[in-house]
Amino acid sequence: MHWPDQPNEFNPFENNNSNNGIPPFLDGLNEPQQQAVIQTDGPVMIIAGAGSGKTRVITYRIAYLLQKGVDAFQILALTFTNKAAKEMRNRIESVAGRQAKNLWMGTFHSIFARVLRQEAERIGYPSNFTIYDTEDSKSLLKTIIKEMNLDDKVYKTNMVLGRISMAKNNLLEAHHYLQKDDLIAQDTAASRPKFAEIFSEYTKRCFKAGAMDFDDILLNTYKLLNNHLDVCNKWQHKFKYIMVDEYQDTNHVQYMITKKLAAVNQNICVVGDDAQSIYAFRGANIQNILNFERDYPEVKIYKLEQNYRSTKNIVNAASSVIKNNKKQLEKEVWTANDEGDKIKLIHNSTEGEEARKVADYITEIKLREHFPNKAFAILYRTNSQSRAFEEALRRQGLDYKIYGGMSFYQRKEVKDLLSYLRLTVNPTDEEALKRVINYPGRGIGDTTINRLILLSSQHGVALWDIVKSARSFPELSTAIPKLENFALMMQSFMAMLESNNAFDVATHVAKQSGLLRLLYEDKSVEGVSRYENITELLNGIQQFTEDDESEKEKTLPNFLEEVALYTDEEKDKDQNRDTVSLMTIHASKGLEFPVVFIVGLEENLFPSQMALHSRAELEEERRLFYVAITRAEQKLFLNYATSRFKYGSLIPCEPSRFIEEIDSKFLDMSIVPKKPTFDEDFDGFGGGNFGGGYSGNRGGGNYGNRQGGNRGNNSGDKSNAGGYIQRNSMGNGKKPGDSDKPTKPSTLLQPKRPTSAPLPPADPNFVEGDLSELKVGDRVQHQRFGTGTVQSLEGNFQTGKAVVLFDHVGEKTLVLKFAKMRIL
DNA sequence: TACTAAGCTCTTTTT
DNA sequence: GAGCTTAGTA
Repeated sequence: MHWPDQPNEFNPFENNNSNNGIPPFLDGLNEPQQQAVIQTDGPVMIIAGAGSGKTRVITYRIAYLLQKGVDAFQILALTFTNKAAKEMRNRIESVAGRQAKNLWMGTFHSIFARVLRQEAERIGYPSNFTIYDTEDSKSLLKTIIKEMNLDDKVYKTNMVLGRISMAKNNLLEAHHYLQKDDLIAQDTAASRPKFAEIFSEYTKRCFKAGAMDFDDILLNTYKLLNNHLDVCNKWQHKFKYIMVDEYQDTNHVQYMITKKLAAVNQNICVVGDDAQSIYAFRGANIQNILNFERDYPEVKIYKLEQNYRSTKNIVNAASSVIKNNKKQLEKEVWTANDEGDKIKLIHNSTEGEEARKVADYITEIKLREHFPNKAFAILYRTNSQSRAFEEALRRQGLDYKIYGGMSFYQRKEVKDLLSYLRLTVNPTDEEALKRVINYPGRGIGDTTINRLILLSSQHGVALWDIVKSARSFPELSTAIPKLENFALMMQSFMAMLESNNAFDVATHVAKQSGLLRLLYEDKSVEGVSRYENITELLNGIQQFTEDDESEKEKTLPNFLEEVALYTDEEKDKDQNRDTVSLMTIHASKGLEFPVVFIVGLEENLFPSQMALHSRAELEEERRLFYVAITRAEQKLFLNYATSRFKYGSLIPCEPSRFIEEIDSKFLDMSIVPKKPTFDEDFDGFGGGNFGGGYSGNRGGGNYGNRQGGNRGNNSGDKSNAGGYIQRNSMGNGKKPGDSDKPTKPSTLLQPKRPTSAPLPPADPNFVEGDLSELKVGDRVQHQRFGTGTVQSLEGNFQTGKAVVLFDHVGEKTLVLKFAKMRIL
């Protein structure tokens, strides 16, 4: 048990005497690790099993290079996530000290965005180019699809963006795509013949807006290196040593970029594990790791197979799952650690019970073993699963922290201010302009905006160019003075950029745009929190401005770049809190916890329903599961609920096939399934006739669709308005082990989506009462939900909320101002 | 043009 | 549940 003590890092500079080629500071490493560290020249591939000290090896390798006298700024270390980059930087700093600051270390996106800023002009971009996040990209696509008069049911933004992304990750640009008859034919066959045109228009619009999306950062880097020999040469010589972490997760562009950069010095070291490749959905190509040998015939390969992290039981159980995958590199992960406890398998009836059970175990283990909260992690497949656990932890008084999910920078109000700032830095940024031009309201409505967009495409200039010379376009009529005012304001912001730091500009913009005042005046609960978020953003900018550590200039453009690419960067003011960690399995990569709960192990949820279509996708899910299992240092709990409540309907689930794939000798089945209890968890409202439903669906909608089956018509289906639930037999009776082929989700059996609305019908004769005197404990009647008791109140009638426990419908939070209720 | 309520759709994972 | 659209009203 290693908690909370941390392994001591050795200082390589304390003792430089080496014996038999291995410097003493590497004494703490095992032999393959040492070999991998000192083999600094030429191509190297390190196959590192889960928990085999991979980060340690990279850290020491870089420290070793520095010790040998290589300049920090000649070393390029690429990671996949910001979390990994940050972790590595910290560890290298603790070994190598201040020099580490000069390393080129970060995610592919952040490093190459930095390169592109320097070289932007070469590819026709301004150096202050904007980085579009997914939301911006989708919004732009939506606009384009609308403009082209295409059916947005056929051309779904998600699908289109996904395909564009896939194309770009494979170096297929829009103009190539337009010329590929076979691809167009394919699209036509799939009844989306206009895809290539959308792609092309999207590319043009981004370029015109001086904007790159995430994929463009990589694509443009590749184009830059490929088309400009001198530039390529410069960077090739600059980076004498290149290291790529999580190589199995690189996609084709990333592969091509690293190959290009390493072409001169050939000092490239990639570290990865095919068994942990979990990003295929975004184009990761496991072939990259499998092909490394072919690309570099003289490659030296080191295998790290000893797991230091987990117990024998955990390592072996994980291997028993992953061995079901067909495609893998030969490798035997083993550990010298103790046998350890068996993996506890816990069956629950419902989501709520599952969450409570986890919270109970945490409390119990804390008491027994004196673990802090931060020894525990709860891992799930999708972010939306966190809710039940939050609630259960809160009830037990366990402090927790959710990683991922909606980031601070994606919140509406934060994005609003950021959009002003983006527009200030890059006025051609179309998405930013559309977002802020009428917020706060300036009387520039949809009609005007549509005219602006039309004009901008007619004249082939940016939206902003039309706005700033609104006067020359009489068709803008009454909007002209409003547009001029807006343009003037923006120009005054732009004028500040030259001589002011990020914080000063941002504060000025927040005030002068009227954004701050608008939020300040909104005294509702949400309004206050929005105001606080803006203040917090400004604080963040101030911190950035005052941060002496970073070498970067404290300008607004630099701040915006950080925000665009470091979205998961924690706002670390409460870093020292002792919290239970909640996160997706993807986010947990590279972390370890003494006690891990893997929850929601239900068929169609994990493995995800969407992963069941092909063998490859199922294999990826299996790798994900493998990653999750080996996350645990000592204890592991697998949790599943076989039915979930969503919107009043009971969704029967089956335990995940992965549970079946674990060799049962590693499992502790002693925690017997409890009898189902359906009464306590119900927090939705009824409205469905649950008996009917569609059989064969097997809970196809774990994500909580309103699949209450054939619900009653809207005019008062009183018989089951309370939503009392009977177990029904929606399942198809198939057991996970029944077939060795992926069970296809039974889409064929699925009737068309019910088009029903979820709300129980409102009583047309209902008369609203005065709620100004509402107190906790009052009995109330609601026009939809029937009678209930007030559990808690916050705020006043204008701004407040009430939590009411309805007799038949369960607990609901209601905004008082809009609550159609009367006190009984 | 602005605002609200009701209705409908979507929901894997990340940069 | 959230986000978005639509319809209706001010």
